[in-house]
Amino acid sequence: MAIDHLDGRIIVLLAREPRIGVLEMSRRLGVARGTVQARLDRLQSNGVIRGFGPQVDPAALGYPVTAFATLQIRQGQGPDVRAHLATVPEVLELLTTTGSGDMLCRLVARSNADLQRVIDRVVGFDGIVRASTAIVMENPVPLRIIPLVEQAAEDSREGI
Amino acid sequence: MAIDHLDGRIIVLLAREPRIGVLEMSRRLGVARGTVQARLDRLQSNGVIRGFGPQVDPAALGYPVTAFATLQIRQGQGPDVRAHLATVPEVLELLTTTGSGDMLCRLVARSNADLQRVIDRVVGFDGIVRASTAIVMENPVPLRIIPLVEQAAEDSREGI
DNA sequence: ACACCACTGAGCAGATTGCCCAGTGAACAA
DNA sequence: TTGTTCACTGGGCAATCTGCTCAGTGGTGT
Repeated sequence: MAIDHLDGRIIVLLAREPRIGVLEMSRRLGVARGTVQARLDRLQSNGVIRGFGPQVDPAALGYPVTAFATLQIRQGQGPDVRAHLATVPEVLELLTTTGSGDMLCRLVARSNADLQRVIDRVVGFDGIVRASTAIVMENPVPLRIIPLVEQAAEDSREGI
Repeated sequence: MAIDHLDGRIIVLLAREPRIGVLEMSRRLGVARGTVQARLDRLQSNGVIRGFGPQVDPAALGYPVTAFATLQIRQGQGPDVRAHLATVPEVLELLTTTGSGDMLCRLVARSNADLQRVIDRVVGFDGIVRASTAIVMENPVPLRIIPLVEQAAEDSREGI
């Protein structure tokens, strides 16, 4: 779906001040409350806004080490490996990518030493042929969405 | 910081039903409203809960293609490359990892063809020596935090 | 001309929030 | 033991917001 400029402003406003209410948003944006309500409902039912879950910082939880593991999977073992990895709490995300049956796995650990334990648990499964791990040092651009939202909002404006 | 079992239940409850209020939470958890308030304030000021921003789905915005680019950076060009990548809306995340001056870059694009444009823009910068890209096919475990929160909550219980 | 759609501005009852207070019980130090 | 600190409880209060409804307006497409 395409979002227009008002949708974009709603999302950006929401991202900057999550605790803001519908009423205050309508005041800031200069539109009626019902309009903001309707836009928000539409954005959510379209799946553009998935939800408003709390953004938890693993580091603050005691898991300051992040790493990415690239896994090579034995033919046909994909589903089993996924099920295995889903049971490991330290696996925050799992993606399958192009290439020779590869998976990319985002991990966290309590320390570099603890990372060894996590990796052992991750790769301690039959279907995994090989694993290579890269430890994250810095995070110059933390996961963000606002620039993309603004881009998408502008795109829908082009044909005006 | 360590979180206890009640903190864990608050976060999980919040993750499952983000629109829930403090009052309703206190009812579900069987504690006083003030307690939930205080816990939430503490979790936020400790940085465990960073915020409640909207979770936007790039695919629903018209960017269904996700890819990871591994970049090799020329010595000393790191800061410039970061600044460059920060200006590209399709760059959702940028991390520096162990290895030979490597960066890992999460990208989205409107299509596989559009991905070429994005990559060209990403690598069209002097400090980048080499780039290799992996396109994401599936996402068996979408970015999650609940299992880790439950783990952390249990860990704090061990010594009881 | 007509129907459709989104937006506006308003009103209403009900629920929630932020804030305050005093009392209780547990942990801890002197 | 006594005293202090701290977190939690349960209550109350005014102000605010929400979900809902309604009629009126303007633009678009048939």
